[in-house]
Amino acid sequence: MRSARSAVVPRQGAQAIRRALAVLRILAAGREHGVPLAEVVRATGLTRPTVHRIVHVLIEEGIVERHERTLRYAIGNQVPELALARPRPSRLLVAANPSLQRASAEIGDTLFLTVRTGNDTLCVDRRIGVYPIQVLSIEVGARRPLGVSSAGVAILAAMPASDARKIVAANEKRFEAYRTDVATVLGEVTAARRLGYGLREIGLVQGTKSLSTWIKTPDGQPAAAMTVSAVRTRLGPRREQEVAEILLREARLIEQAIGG
Amino acid sequence: MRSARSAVVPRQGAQAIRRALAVLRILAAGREHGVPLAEVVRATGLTRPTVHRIVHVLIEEGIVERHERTLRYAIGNQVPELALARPRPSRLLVAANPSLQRASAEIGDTLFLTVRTGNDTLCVDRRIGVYPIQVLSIEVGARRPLGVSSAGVAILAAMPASDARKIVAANEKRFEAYRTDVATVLGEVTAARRLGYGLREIGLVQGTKSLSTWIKTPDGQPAAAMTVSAVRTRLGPRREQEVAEILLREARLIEQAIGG
DNA sequence: CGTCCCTTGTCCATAATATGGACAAGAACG
DNA sequence: CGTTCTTGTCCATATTATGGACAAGGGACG
Repeated sequence: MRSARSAVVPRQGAQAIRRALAVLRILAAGREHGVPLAEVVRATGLTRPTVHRIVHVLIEEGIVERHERTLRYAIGNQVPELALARPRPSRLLVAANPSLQRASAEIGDTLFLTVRTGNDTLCVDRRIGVYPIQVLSIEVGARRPLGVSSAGVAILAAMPASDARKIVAANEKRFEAYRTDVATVLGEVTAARRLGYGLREIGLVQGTKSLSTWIKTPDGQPAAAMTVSAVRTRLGPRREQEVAEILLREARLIEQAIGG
Repeated sequence: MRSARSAVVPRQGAQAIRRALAVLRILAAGREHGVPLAEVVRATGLTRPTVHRIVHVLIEEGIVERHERTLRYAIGNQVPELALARPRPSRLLVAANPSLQRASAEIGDTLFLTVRTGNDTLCVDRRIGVYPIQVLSIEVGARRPLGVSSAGVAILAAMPASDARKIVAANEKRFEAYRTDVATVLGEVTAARRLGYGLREIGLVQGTKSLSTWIKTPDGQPAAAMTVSAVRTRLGPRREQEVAEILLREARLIEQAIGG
């Protein structure tokens, strides 16, 4: 056996597989409604014949579905079937459950648990609060490029600046669909690093404001974020401070639950 | 645009992707514990360097995980993350729920809902009955080659004989791990076709007996099966008849719920 | 109803990619 | 210390995936 290399060299000989996965991740961001071919081409940077070929092979294999009406492509039902091979719910969900419960009761606004997956954020849990106006636009399964939500900003802020810059650069093509750009995102990340938590004064939904704390695994990498979303008027400076303290406290508890 | 072909020609230009998916399906059958490399090689018929390369690229991409201790490969946590793009629970699960409820209450033994996925059966729901001895060995997520369980036999019996033969032949390499073979399976399928339901006198677990009815989609293809498993002594000829009648009745109701 | 501009789908020569035979090396066993 | 498992790697080669170029459908508009 050869000696191990110190630098991690990506394995050769599987370009097609990597490309197929890149396509799948873009399709996943489209949820049930799916994504038109041209959008997949834009987001992945691949050529259209290549994306077309990949997508249609994945349809034959049942990994991708196509909506008859819209011609959009979406994740197929073999994906959840493969997912059944893993134990559910995940360790993180179990570890975070008590914290979400507590924070939701204390804060009263909508709470999200979001994980990092590659260059995306993915909402994996949501708790509705008791306050009568709730921000419900983000659902479990929502997937967005790292950087466009406060959770993404928080996660980027918690990793080495060079890593964050690489991810933001890789997501550049996808930012325009969310009306943002590399410079804006990097500015928000810097601000979050200073504050200790991620913030979006103007949420993805008009008139909302979001606040996120990062959650790190024992190896120091941010793996998730806990977010509060509320109508802007409910998150003035004083309450922002209170909410941040609760989220920070619970984030540390979740980190301990994962680590122990 | 060219005219559509009458015969469905599998798309060219994606051998690697198809192979990667074949590997993933074998890994899925290994659930949490995973599968050793040599077993993947056997089951897929690919060469070892090829499987090794595919599996390690999938690890880099987060689609596959490796257990440190055993060196076995298993489905990684990005798969459920991709699966979140789809609405849960599935339409079938919703449609079958009342039937499972009713049948479970009437019969009292363990009930399974199993779907066909490619050349496999996959358990997607399980209901524990009230009788004090329950067969619990098959869990949600359990995946086996079509033909080795009574559910698989039922599904094969409900499709055209030529299709069934093709699938059984394709699974040949995987049968020996379940101590069966092509001839035995084809015999059971023929018997099931005559009976109207699938039967295994000797279940995968010693001393158990299973009985399955198929469920067809509106296009006439069997997509799932409903199964009762019990200790053998509880399923004598008279009770077998009773249980079969209940399962057949509920299977037809599920078919209507899907079709309407 | 012709033109523009969007989309998706297909062909095929060619370059690049994935392939697998052969070899290396550890581990368990007697 | 050979035997027989397993996993991991190299690299010349031929098979495979690639993408430029073209085809074709459909909607908006004057």
